Amino acid sequence: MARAATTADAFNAVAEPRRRQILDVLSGGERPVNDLVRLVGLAQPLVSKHLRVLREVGLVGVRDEGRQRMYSVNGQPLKPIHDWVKTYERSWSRRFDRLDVVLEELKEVKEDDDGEDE
Amino acid sequence: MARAATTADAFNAVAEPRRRQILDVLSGGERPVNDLVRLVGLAQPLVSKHLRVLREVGLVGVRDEGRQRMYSVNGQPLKPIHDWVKTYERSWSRRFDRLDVVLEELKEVKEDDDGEDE
DNA sequence: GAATTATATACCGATATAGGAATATGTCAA
DNA sequence: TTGACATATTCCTATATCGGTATATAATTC
Repeated sequence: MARAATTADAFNAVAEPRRRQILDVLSGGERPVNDLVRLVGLAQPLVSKHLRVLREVGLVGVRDEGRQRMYSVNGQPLKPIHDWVKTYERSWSRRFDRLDVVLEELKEVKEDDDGEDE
Repeated sequence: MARAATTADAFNAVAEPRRRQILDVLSGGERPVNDLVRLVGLAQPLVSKHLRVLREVGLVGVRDEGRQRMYSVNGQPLKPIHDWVKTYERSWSRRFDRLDVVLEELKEVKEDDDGEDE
């Protein structure tokens, strides 16, 4: 065995800076590939390949529009990352200094997020 | 050029499942290497190598204690990941359905996190 | 000092990339 | 149909791993 496949999950897909850059551009709205090529400053085949990886983990969607393919973001697969990282928030956030605030947050999360998804 | 170096940043360091596992164990408190070997079920040299990567991005710290080396977690380098992922929270959180809640959150963040770090 | 324990490093093999160049596929227009 | 444009795929090379085995370093005990 060797290195784990990058296309395996969102963690790996997003570890590549160019792919984060692509997502950042797309977060401003749907874009055809050529826009990304121009905005990210990467060769067209490379952009297509990165988009393939992002598609495979569900981070982007495509829609055919004439001879263009419109790509859009879907952040849902990022939720596991968010959830995992959040458990370490204590390490950097001053918010966790006071217990009462922590409890306040927990209550709030329960109210707003209950039955969120999955 | 080939694949980006894993040791480059927290994004890559954390893309490896075994390393997340190690961090998760350490989040329960300081541990010597052998504990990790046992708990993660990985060969000792592999654990040491993963720890090296984690050390290089600042995600763990070490403390010498006799002939053991006590490792501990430092989540600070995860903050950039948290911040980046958070901008996509809209995609999965029902919390963003109502504008008033969004504004409430923004206000709250400003109060609690102001002048956090860096 | 020798044996033991704890950890780190070096070397190896297999593999999965990232980027580049060339080419294939697909759509529209004249 | 031919040509132009948009995008995807294939083939290639270099490299950075991950896991494994063997070994080196370091501290403790006898």
